[in-house]
Amino acid sequence: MNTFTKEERLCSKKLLDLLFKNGSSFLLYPFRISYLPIAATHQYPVQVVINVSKKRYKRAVDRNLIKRRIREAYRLQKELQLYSSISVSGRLVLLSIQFVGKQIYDFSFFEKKLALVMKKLVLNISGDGGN
RNA sequence: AAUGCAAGCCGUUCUACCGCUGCGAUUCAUCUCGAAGAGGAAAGUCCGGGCAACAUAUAGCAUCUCGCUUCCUAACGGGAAGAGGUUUAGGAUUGAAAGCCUGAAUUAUGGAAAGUGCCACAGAAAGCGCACCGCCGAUGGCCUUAUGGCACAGGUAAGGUUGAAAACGUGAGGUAAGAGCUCACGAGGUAGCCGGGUAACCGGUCACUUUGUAAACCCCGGGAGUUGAAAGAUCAAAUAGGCUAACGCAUGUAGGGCUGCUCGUCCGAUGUUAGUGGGUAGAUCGUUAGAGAUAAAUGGCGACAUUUAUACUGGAUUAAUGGUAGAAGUCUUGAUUUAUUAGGAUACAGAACCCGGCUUACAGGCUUGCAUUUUUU
RNA sequence: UGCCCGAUAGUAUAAAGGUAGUACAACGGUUUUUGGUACCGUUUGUCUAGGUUCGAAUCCUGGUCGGGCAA
Repeated sequence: MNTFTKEERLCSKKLLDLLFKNGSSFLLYPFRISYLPIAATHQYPVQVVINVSKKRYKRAVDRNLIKRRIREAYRLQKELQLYSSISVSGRLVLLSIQFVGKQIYDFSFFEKKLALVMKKLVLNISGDGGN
């Protein structure tokens, strides 16, 4: 149900290069989203990578905290907001969530913002598919 | 009892729901179940070691680094116990100081008597005394009958000014005036001898001697081969190309080498099939049971060592160890019914091959020692 | 993760261990009807904490911040 296993994460170096080279992106504060639909069959419709800059947050504790909160928010919402809408067989969406905020927010803020992100993402991808 | 300083130790707990990581059980597989999952600094990367690959004359030079002694340690630039220096408090002594005795803090502390350099400004002078003021002018010179005069040659570091530092200090003798020039007492330094100590060093004696600076170059002694798990080992898809064999093409073709040219001779592409080595993506190992931890006994002033007993899965790799809600604990502020209530705070910080140190950060609490203040006996 | 450099006024950059300069900027004044130009003057600094030294921007040690290299 609300799982978050290794298969749902984006680990391959080649796919990451592809994503950041060719993917389209938009900014929705406090996140910067990059995504790229590719033709591949996979267990899940989306593979995601969560990213917090080391430049902005020097201490590892802060980075871990932000990453954990984003991951938890993503885990709880993805099934309803994302998977049901964009699941097409033979397509895999690569997704990168970069945190660009200035301060460390609490969990409820992340939850709200990530819901907005997902709505917009679904809109963008389905629009591309229509064209 | 309070406050401050130093050292050492600890550094939140429980419940519910939803997850993550590897492990075990079950299963064809999923599901499910079980138990486990971040520190004293995991940090900085400042030292040392293990481990691995490469290199090599197990060398020398260069470069870097360490530097009182003895010990501990796998090793160290770490630690323990001492020695000396510096600063400081008290005590006794004295006309006063220095030195003496006791305590505390601190200390990167080999060599300045191997050589080179440096010491701004000030000052006469900053090191084989180039004499500014001052003192003398015995000796030599000039004047004079002579006493004496001149201050010319020269002698002189006792006194003055400067400075962070001024030629070892005080007293006496000595002298023209002076001078460790000589003597007495005292302060260092170097070498020898005697005694104590494992040693650094301390005490005594005798001879010679007296500026500082080596976190200036340097000299002396010790140490360092280079690179780091992105080291390294194993397995290995697709694609491209390498090699081998067979077939095919071919009168051994196209083309090329030998030659000035021809003949001659040598090599020989392009296709198909099979095999084969290297090797990329990726995967596995390296990778967590150890110079280990806890407890007791013994040895040692101590760091530490030895023996015995006990228990022992954190292991990720775009990187797990969490999220939400509730309750408790601790500290603190305000209110009052003095034990309730309302609010606030709950640190520093996140393993990335592994160990031993060092350094830095840290809410709050505990223990020990020292200092100060107040109260009581 | 491992390794290597650097830090000087607001900015750029000098300074053999001996008074921290120079240029631009800022501020005040003079000149001008006003502004600019020109001239004169002033302010502002050695990243931080210790040590060595008579004396430290410089030498040594710890920390902070910034930058670079290894895929």
